[in-house]
Amino acid sequence: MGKKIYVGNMGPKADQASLQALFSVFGKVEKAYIVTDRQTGQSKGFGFVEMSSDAEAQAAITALDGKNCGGYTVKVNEAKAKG
DNA sequence: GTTGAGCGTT
Repeated sequence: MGKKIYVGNMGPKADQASLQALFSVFGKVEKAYIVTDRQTGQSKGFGFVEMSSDAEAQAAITALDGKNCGGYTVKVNEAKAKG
């Protein structure tokens, strides 16, 4: 089963496709979701990714957490909510 | 804006 990942500080440039592309390097991305303000539609700069396996997810977390991506130091961690 | 959203509920 997949594992969910929190991805923060991505900046306004990030979208669902780029998020998925980024994590696809480490495995199959089941879902990628950018959180936006529901009322304004503006990106909150963070989102979630679900990998098809926990091993892939963990590899992605380890590789990407704290990494400068597109000018932003992204924060990547296992998601805690909405499991 | 370090954790999504539905639905208005346990």
